[in-house]
Amino acid sequence: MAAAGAAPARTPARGRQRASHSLDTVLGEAIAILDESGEPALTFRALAARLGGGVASIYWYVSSRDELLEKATEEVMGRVLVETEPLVHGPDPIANVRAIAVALFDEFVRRPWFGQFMLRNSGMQPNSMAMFERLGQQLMRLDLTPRQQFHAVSSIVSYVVGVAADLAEPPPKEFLESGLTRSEFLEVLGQRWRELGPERFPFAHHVAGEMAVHDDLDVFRSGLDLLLDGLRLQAERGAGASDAAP
Amino acid sequence: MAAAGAAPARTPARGRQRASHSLDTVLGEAIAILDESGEPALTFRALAARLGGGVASIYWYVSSRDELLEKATEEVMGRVLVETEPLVHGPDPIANVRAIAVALFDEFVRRPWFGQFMLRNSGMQPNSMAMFERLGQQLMRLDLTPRQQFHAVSSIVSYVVGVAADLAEPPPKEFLESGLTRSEFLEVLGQRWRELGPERFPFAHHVAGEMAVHDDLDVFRSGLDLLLDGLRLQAERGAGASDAAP
DNA sequence: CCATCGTATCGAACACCGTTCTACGAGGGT
DNA sequence: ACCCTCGTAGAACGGTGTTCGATACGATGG
Repeated sequence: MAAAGAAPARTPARGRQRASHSLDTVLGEAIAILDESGEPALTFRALAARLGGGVASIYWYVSSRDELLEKATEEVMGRVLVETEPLVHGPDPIANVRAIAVALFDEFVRRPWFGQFMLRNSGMQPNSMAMFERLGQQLMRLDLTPRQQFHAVSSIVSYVVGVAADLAEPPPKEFLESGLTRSEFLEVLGQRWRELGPERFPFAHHVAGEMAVHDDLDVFRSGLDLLLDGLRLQAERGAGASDAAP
Repeated sequence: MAAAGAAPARTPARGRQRASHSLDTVLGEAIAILDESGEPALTFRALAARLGGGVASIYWYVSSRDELLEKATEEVMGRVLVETEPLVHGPDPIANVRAIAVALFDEFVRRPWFGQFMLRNSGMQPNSMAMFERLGQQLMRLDLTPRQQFHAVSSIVSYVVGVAADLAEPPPKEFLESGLTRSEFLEVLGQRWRELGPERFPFAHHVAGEMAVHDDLDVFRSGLDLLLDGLRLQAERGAGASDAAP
């Protein structure tokens, strides 16, 4: 997928001809629109205009908008798989999982639509499956039951995709209208939390400063580490220990 | 919110009159549609038909579809807050967090649209804020820095909402068309994983059986426990320990 | 009892979306 | 030269959220 053959792209220059596409150009332009303007901007009409053709032509390559997004995510996930391949060879499997998860998250941050759609997907396309497999292979090296491994991989993937999808949401319009920078706006929000008062909102009051200066990537990594610390603990206890709460 | 005053509901019976609404009835019927038929089914036309009135009337109470969903989620979150209030008084703060998270997740399972929209939200409505506060107050009882507390609550919320949003997606149409029961379909999927072969897909092969019999609630709880185990570990190390990776 | 005025309801229209139908060009094989 | 398949494309359909202007209701004040 990520390494497909070259495509004819466009008709050469021979007089006035009709537009000529290929699955690769369609996917490429679709991804370009998604990257530039986000998921809602990917309409068949916008894509057709970009391809210099008619709307209905797209349906020759793709049978619905969902399938278009599906193929686009598969394509991107394929690239991530290639990029993260070197990360599986470290000695500590949990460190490897961490590295892969962070890399995946990075891509989600770079392409918000990607994380958004991974969530919508049942996640059973080949490349998503391969990512699941890759994480799972690391966990196979730990002393865990199959059930524990299955649960752990599922949880990690859910966490990564969940946080990414959360971050993918467009910022509140109050921010867009304010014209403030990100950190200025966070400072305003922090101040608002501080003013909530320590009686009824002791926690918000207490962490207002953290809220005001927080970095999304730090928050993500910190939660991921909690998850992986718990996992390490579970592995140290060994596969015999109970999987359920007391 | 959750306990608002009674509404006039509908005009009595005096001849042929025009419909009469109120914010409460609008929200109530909207939630009813969402519960019965899911988020895409909530259209202004469907809602208007249900209210026995015209489409444009709804705009008197709500200025957009997003605001309608926002108010609906606030309403439901208000109810969850009331229901989970008793859970904050246990001796172990982490156990309390667990109980609250599970209750919240239950509501997300009961109302898929609720989790879906919580994700879309910046989560800064009063009742969402109150839920954040409630979880945070528990964590304030642990020996953690404000930053660790802030990160932990954010991660837990992200995890809960993320898994819920994942589960909220409609099942693949292959399942709907198959006419199989859930467990029968899972068995088919498990078999498919098993057949992937242990050479190229050792992990999928290895956990195929777990996949075939897994329960979504178990998977959720198991990941939540990993997260909370990591958190407990962090608290035991004390607030002095480093928050970042070495 | 009537005129007034703000509140609330509603029908019709607009712009846009995904999708489908149908017709029509271009190129290669025979 | 023909045909036949592969792609392209215009126009339309049914649906959506949203807006506009007209209109009715119900309380208020004379």
